[in-house]
Amino acid sequence: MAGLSERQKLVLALLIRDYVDTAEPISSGRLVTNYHLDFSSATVRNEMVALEQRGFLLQPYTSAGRVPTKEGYRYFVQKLMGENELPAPIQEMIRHQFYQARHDVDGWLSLSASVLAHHSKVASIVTPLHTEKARLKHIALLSTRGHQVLLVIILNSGEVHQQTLVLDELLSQDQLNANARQINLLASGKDAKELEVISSELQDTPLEEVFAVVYQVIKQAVVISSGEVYRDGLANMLSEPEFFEPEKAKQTLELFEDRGMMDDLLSRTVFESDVPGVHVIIGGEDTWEQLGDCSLIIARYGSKDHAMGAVGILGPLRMAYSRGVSTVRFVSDLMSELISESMSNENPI
Amino acid sequence: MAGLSERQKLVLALLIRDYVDTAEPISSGRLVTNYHLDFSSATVRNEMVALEQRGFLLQPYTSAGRVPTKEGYRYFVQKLMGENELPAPIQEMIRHQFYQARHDVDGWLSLSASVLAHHSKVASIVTPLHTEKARLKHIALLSTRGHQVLLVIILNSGEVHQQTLVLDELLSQDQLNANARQINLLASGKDAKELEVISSELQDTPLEEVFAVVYQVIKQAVVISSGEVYRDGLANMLSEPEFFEPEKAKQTLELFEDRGMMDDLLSRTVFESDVPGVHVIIGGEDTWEQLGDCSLIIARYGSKDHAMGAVGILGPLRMAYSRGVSTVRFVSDLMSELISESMSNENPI
DNA sequence: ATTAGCAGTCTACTGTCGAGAGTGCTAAAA
DNA sequence: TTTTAGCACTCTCGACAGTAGACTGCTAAT
Repeated sequence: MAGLSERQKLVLALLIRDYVDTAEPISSGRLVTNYHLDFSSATVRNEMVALEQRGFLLQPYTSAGRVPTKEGYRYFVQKLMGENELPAPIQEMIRHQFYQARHDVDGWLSLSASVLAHHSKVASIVTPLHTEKARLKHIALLSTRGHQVLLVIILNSGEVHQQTLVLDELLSQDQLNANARQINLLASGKDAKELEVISSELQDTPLEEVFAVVYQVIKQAVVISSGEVYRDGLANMLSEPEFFEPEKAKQTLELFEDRGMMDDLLSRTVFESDVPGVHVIIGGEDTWEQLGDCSLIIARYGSKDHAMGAVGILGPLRMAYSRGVSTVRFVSDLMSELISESMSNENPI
Repeated sequence: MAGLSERQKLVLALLIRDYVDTAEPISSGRLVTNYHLDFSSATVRNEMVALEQRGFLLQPYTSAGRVPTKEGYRYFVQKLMGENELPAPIQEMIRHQFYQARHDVDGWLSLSASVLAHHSKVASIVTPLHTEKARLKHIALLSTRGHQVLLVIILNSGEVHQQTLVLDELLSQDQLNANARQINLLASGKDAKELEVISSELQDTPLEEVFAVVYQVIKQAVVISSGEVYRDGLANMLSEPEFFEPEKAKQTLELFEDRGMMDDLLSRTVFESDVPGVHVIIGGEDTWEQLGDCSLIIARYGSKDHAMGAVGILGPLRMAYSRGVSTVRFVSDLMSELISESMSNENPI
């Protein structure tokens, strides 16, 4: 099957552009007048028929305007959509917000979610950093209350995990410090496999209980589902006409609330793929059917050597893809930049 | 104005009960047949007129059935609604879930949100513990990466705060330990006011930077908005017919997403009030107008002496109040119980 | 290859009508 | 005085029909 003619591409691109704005089927005449095309509506109609046969357009009913299909959007995103950057003033604005924000990763994450939601007018999702090959940097044991002890685990990547333990024995903070020191001596710099060995060696010693948890957390750190996922802009979605049917709205919200699904989606694209750029997933067919009639634009941030996370937006099929992609790209790049900056001076210890 | 007659109360209660189920205006005849009343529909109509004059009912239009007003719901909740406990098997089920869950406060919080959402079929919200008179227990400084240092602050209540600092100087973990020890010696057991004094005494010493942050966090710990709020069950809401109009749905979602608003609502009821029980806020009038056409059922958990938080559910006016109240009460009591249990053995240090 | 013109098709809107549900009122019954 | 049966009245809702308008698809002319 031959490629599209230039004019067909033009018609498709303009139609999508118009449809994204209006959410209404686009007629041939409308395109001609709106964009001052130098060919007639009849010609546009002919091209539309061709595009319809290729599966890029469809008519809601005979003699209505046309609407893009998922395939149509996919072609548009892959071949037609320009790669314009986010306008400079907006870039500046966002940068400014980031420099004003709290200067740590969690602060940036939540800000990313809010920035993405605000600039793309759809829902956003941001996962925390996670490392593939986690090594223990060190741990701390902090007495909180009674038998409760807070275990803080710091990984080589700078990632922090914490968990409350309830110990059988009542230990003072000094005793805890001593324990922590011992564990650090044994386990600092080790990865999951090495820790497993140590863990088995510690059987039946007083350190066993604490150590088992350290070991669990390191193991879990490989899975993405550690740490809190940030979301924002849910309310934006409900303004879109596609979610006026409560059925659809509910489905989408469930998708968005369900951590497992999102984790799956994200890890299957961003982390398993070797392509570092922005990924656009348009609607669910066989592979992504959970997505239904939603599109996802995601990119990872951080670096493959250290730790990575994902930022993205989730919206209806009828989404401003170009703008979405530039926004996601900009935010993910900015995050990467900030993180690598904050890690640039290595700590000697 | 005299109180309602017994029969009027009965009519109101039955009408609300029926309306909560069906979401449709309730007619006089319907009540008589459904509940086998031993008086006629004409009598019910007469009582309805009286209830309408009291502002407890209204007709969507002439000659339609009646619907409860906000006032009607309020009267129902205050005077009519029985205080039945959650059924024992369900109590057991929930208890079981809690004992299986992760044995720390954060785990319980997120489980509470999910349990509330599931059993009430509306949206739930759970705020973390926070203390009114926070005292510093101790701090720890943990080197994470480069100039980044994780400051962990533990309050007397067992509450944990953490924040990443970027220090000017590059300090080893041993140096950090030394610093932390110094600060602990100075500041352990002190409250916000006392810390302020210490803070000013430390001007121009190397500890100043770290100490300033410790001081800030303690100050913030008084405000509820520290820590992550857990939510769940948003999707439940969209199944309710009142949210089929996208306008309403959007408003409600915005309310739910907006932390500030929720914080305000919660602190103004649960924390400022001396009544420890469950609070039911039905719709927004002057005082709570942000709530609009939603109702909120909340209770605090924890204890006034140590630390408190709030659990609650947010749903449409047409809500199963009795069930909602018992669920919220049970969950908040359970949380209090679990927390006090986990604190019962005081730590000597 | 393009386009003007036109017939044909489909939706969306409007108005009308009747059925049905439920009320309010009145007058009789308890 | 309270309750109730009976009835007229009101209002919604769904069905139906008719119309206007928006687009298309086709055909024949350019």
